[in-house]
Amino acid sequence: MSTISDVARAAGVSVATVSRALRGVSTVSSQTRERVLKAADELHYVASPMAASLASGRTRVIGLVTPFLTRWFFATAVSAVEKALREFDFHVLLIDLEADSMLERRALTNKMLSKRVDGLITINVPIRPEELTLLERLGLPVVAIGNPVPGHPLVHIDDALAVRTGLDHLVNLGHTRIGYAGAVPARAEHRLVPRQRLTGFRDGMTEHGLAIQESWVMSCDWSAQGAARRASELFATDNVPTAIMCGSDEMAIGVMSEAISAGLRVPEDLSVVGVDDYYLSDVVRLTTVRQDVIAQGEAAATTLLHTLLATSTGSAPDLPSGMSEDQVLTVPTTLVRRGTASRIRSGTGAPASFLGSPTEH
Amino acid sequence: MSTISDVARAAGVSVATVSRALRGVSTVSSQTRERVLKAADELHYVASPMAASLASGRTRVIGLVTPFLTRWFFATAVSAVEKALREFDFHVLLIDLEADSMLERRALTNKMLSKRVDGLITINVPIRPEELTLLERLGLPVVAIGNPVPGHPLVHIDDALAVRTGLDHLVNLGHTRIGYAGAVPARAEHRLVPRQRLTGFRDGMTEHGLAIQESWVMSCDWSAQGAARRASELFATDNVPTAIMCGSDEMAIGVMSEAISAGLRVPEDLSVVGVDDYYLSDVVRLTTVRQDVIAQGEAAATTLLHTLLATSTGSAPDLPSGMSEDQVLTVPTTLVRRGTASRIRSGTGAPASFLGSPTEH
DNA sequence: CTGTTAGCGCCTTCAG
DNA sequence: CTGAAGGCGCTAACAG
Repeated sequence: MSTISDVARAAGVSVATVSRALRGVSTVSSQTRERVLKAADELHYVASPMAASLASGRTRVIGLVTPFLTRWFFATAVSAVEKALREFDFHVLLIDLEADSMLERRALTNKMLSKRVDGLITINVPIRPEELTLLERLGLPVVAIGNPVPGHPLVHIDDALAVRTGLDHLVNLGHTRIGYAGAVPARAEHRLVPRQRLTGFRDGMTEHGLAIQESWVMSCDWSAQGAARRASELFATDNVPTAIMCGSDEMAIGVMSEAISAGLRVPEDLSVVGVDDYYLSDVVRLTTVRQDVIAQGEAAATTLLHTLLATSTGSAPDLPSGMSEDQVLTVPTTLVRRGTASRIRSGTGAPASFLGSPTEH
Repeated sequence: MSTISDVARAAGVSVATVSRALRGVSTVSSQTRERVLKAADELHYVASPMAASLASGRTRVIGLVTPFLTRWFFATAVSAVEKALREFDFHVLLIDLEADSMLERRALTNKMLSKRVDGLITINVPIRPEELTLLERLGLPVVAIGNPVPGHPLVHIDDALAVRTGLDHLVNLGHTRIGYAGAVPARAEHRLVPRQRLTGFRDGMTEHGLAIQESWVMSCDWSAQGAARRASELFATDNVPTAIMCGSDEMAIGVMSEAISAGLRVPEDLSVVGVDDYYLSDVVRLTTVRQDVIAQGEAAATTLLHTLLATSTGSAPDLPSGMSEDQVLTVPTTLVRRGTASRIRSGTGAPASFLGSPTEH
């Protein structure tokens, strides 16, 4: 492990010059820079991030806070953030809150943040009051994805609109008996995303002049398994909707599975629409309202880097286009029509299918 | 941000004593320890990891190398490793190689490892010769999951056996016309897992005295989409197997989807078995050979911590039970019967279903 | 059991 | 444009 003074000696300059040359700051004559670069390369020299942090007071590490890592949305967002940060030589410290169900999770602590990260990105985590106090005391820049963190920039989609878009599609197709999967237990209502998506459904139904059957509004833990369980109960009754709008694609897949098990054909007997464009949704031909998770991760990273690097010399990225004065960026969503929603009509000869017909009618 | 000397002053002791008390090393009288702890607490003191690293030469950071983060297997493994390391106050530095297809990926570089991590865990990454040289020069302890890294401990499953287990099940059910999804293009054959799973299929078929139809051995990129595409081509021919063994559950889901689209009933017309026990597999009632990804992640973390902490005073974890002298731990796999495989028989009145019947026959 | 004293490797003034 | 020197906050001998 060579150190900066090894390089200085090899290049015949001082350590200060090596430091400057390698970081490209201040002015260094191009000849000496060349010599330094060459020496560093030959010695396989890499500056110690720890020593650099200690001396500079900046760690170039961002804490990435997520309730789970194993679900598609979160893994995709983490991946996008990590990639965006890397381009600016920042690194990710994973902070997995290990939410089980939607209620329990570990808390953010002083110990995991203090002197460790320059900033924080949260992915759909409802921050608790005491955690907010902590962030304030630490003076950490924070950017939230999805669930907002009061007083900090937010990157999200319009969740109510997303569901509304899917619902409108079903209504246009002629459906009036429409259910919803994705309400949450009352105790989980601090989670904004499920709540807003449900709001989109309720408001939309009302505006379309359609009655909401409360027995068709299924609440669960937002997993495919949970939705499947509730759908299974619904299909066992003699009062079944002709369409189900789902708060997420994973839940939609759970609903479809149980529909088929119950002998219903999708989409002939039951139309299903989700939200997300989950990575298996095209394979199962699920009609959905797409959200761009990667764009959200990148925007959050860029926003944070912008504030972090604003004071420093040189290249701070611009704020992502669309980030408003009030610190909110709403990424658009779009309807993606595949096979699982269709116009209501009487029996056809089409084979029952989990997937829905390849094209919609 | 209080420092160690703030605490020392507040507690009326030296910084060395604070350091000792807080780390629980050496001997400190319980009364002074109490005073130190109290002072530290009141000052919200947390030791700077950077300063500690610089002084001790250890970072307590493990590089976690993965080809993707967005796929279930990898996200699950990362999560398990992170959790296991955290218990010993170690942290994860994410190194996402961003493999696209199975061929291209970023390389491991000196810069991302040097002076930054105490060790490395790789998740299914075939290491290149020059990378191996780098690891050697750095003297980094490495533990591999899945795809081995020559000369380092390995935690994996018996991939050939896993497929063999699924295949045996199909054969027991009476199938003889069996296809396979999950071969890979020749250029991707440095990936050991796909290769060994295919080997399990070929050897198993041979030992059962069954003929392998090469047109039924489908190679793809190991995604659900890729498998779906190949299956779709197969189902368009007039020579279709009665069962398809799949190298992964995600591929199995792709295969099932296309089967249904092609008008085949699962499992009545086509039995499907996968490997993994993917998190949606129970929802779609996929019969599969389960592997315990979390156990593998934990075992890899424990193995690495064991060697890392072996010299230091105090609590190094034991090697995971089953880790052999030759540094290989093979985690067992088990058949999980759900609905998508069934005994061959002539037409029943059962409804066509993506999911397969709830119970097998 | 506790205090003193060197660094760890780098960044950052401040001079020149 | 370059060099010298003082920390950054902590750990790790070494004394006592």
